[in-house]
Amino acid sequence: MTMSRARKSSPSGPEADAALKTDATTSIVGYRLRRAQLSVFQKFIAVFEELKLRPADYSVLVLIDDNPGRKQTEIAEVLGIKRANFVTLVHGLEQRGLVERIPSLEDKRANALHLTTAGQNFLRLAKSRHRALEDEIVTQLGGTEARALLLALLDRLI
Amino acid sequence: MTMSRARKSSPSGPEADAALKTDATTSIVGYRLRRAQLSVFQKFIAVFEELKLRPADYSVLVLIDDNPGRKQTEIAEVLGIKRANFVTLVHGLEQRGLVERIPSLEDKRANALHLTTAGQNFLRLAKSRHRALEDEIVTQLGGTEARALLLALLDRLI
DNA sequence: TATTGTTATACTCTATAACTATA
DNA sequence: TATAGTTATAGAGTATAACAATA
Repeated sequence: MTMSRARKSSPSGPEADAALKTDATTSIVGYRLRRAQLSVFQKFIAVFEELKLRPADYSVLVLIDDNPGRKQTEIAEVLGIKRANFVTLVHGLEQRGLVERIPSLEDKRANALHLTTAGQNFLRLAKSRHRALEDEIVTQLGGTEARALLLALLDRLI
Repeated sequence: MTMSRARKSSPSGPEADAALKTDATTSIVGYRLRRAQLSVFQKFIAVFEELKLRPADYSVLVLIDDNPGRKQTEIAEVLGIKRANFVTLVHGLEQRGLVERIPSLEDKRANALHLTTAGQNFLRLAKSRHRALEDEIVTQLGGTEARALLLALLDRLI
């Protein structure tokens, strides 16, 4: 099953080196998942770079919009972000005028997160870009059924 | 479509806070891919931690075993690893006695990569662990057809 | 005593530039 | 001039510990 142990360049001329055997590597589910995820993230980053929105920023804005008034800890935990790292992230969004940190009335330790009006408008724009991107992905996958199938399969891995 | 803007803790007692709306977030293909990939990688890391093998280490060993004598640059490129970062990785594997860097006879700049006998034995063990892990994943997914389907769908995203 | 937000810090992964020795 | 390996370095992303204010 192994290839010949020694390998010298072919004497038949300066042709390109033969392709590597990658069968075993590419059969690894985790490896293929990572490659696909990186590919999709790269597209996301390319589409969103003029908005200066990284994937994590976008998911935070979406989540705050759907759940206004929640604490930093709550939003961070749902997204799997450590609260210590979430501080910098939400601070950036606040400095851009997209998010407000309003001291909670019920718990003086906590900040209630809200989108500003500018943040809501910005999110509307970002969502339209995202819709277009998802449409591209659906086309790549071969239709909405394929997308639903993929999401269902991914769900089983979590 | 938005929830009520203001949010105060319910006056009906100290019950747990309501769950967050996560529909929009979880419908993002990239986000779901990332979550699934992280989940699979965490399992991989847990299974392989006693072997002190990270995912990248394992894929490098597999690739060298299938393509003995190749240059560092070739192995690194196939795996999407920068050659500068590959130096540290392969150095670690060499120090553990799993990989040999043999100066190429045809090109004095290059190192031909080979597994040592110890490396081959170690890889055999790692592969058996990996097979067991993949079997778990297949079970999670619901069968080999589901796995093939997932890999086919992931392929379309690259 | 526990939790919220915060700072500081460290570790991994990844990316680029520049060097050397060869080609 | 280009390439292979290397070093140094910088930037993300992520992880933990510890602190002040509050619960």
